[in-house]
Amino acid sequence: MNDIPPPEGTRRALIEAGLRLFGQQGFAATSVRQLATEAGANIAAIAYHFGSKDGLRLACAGEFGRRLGAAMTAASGTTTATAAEARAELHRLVRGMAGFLLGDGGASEVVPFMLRELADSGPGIEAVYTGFAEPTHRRLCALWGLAAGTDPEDEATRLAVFTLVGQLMYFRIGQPVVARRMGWASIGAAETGQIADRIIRNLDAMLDADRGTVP
Amino acid sequence: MNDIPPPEGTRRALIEAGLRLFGQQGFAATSVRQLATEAGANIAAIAYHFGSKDGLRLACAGEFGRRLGAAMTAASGTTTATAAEARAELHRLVRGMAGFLLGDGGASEVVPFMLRELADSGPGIEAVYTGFAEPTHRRLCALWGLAAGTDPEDEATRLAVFTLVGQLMYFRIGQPVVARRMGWASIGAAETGQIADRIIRNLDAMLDADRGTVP
DNA sequence: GTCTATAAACAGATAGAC
DNA sequence: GTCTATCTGTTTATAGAC
Repeated sequence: MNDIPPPEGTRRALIEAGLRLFGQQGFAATSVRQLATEAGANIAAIAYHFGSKDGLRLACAGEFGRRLGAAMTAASGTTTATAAEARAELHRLVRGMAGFLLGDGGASEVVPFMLRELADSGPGIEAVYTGFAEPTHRRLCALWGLAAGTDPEDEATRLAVFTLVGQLMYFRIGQPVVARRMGWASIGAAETGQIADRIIRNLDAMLDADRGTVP
Repeated sequence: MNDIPPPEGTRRALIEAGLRLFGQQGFAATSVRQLATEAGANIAAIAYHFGSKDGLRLACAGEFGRRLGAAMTAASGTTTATAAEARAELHRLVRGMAGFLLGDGGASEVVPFMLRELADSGPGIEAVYTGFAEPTHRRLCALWGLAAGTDPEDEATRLAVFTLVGQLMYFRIGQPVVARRMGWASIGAAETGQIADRIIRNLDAMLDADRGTVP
């Protein structure tokens, strides 16, 4: 199942440094010296292992895809047949995605990297789409269709799911704005729970409204 | 009323180039030579007019604030007293913000600059918050409170409004993902209308759900 | 594989003529 | 205010010893 083995040693340390620094500062603002220092490696190691700084970026994108795949597999849900089951699974997924996007554990460290690649239309954008955005969205569409009684791949359903995803994503991107306006020092576990609760509440309202119009 | 006069000549051209290039590529990825070329100015003009590249960034943030203020004044809404009026005004605002964030006219050219400053925690973040995020959010909270019968500055209301704003913002940030999954070549006027329609539909469902719980 | 030393290009900032 | 020319530091990439 695990086709690509995780990198090791200096190679791994450099990729880790890349994911962190590229995510925090952006690609252009990060120098190879800084990357080497962060990884505890020599400056020449980047050229040796990846050919160039761009090569490291590509390797980071690959590792990012690997971790997303692992996270997606770990979050593989239960089978659902009824509308009630689908709704419950949607609740579970919203909570899981809130933890992934806003939490600080495991794979979520790569979220800033993902957002930078998205903004830059970098080489990681393909991994973001095929490894995360598309499968997640497709899965949510299937559940939405089951829960609301609509066609899962209908344009309206796909659009509705994006409005759901958007609610989650914004709390990561607009984090400084949200924290300031809410009077929060930061968005920790308690705040993440509050956010998830509210989005689940919205989700239920949206599903009920859809169900009402499509009998 | 207009305290700060708009800049002119070379100064203005450089700020315009900064807003465009900083927004498209990011601050670090943009060189002063590129800025000068884009503005049709000399390389030394940046140091002369703004002291440094950072000075230009600051001036861009200022100009950004000016335009946001103008856009906010232009969008100053009608007075609302009843729940129905507040809801109608919310509909109007969602449509207006969708045009501002997703459209290509006027002030919306500065949206990429805003998002970069947000990601970098740059000097423009203060203008983003006090000039756009905070007043917009406060206004939406007031209307939400009126429409749903809740306390406008209650924590729940503020959080709910962020979930509304997030739906809009995501279609800008995740534009490449959305367009690809929806099968759209780009997000034009027709698509923007569709998006606004869906978010307004969600808004109504959310307001009705809130109204149900707080009699 | 890892290191030092260095090359070659580029960055931002400045001096001084006009 | 605008220009050319240049200074100084940093960037990425490379050559070659170990």
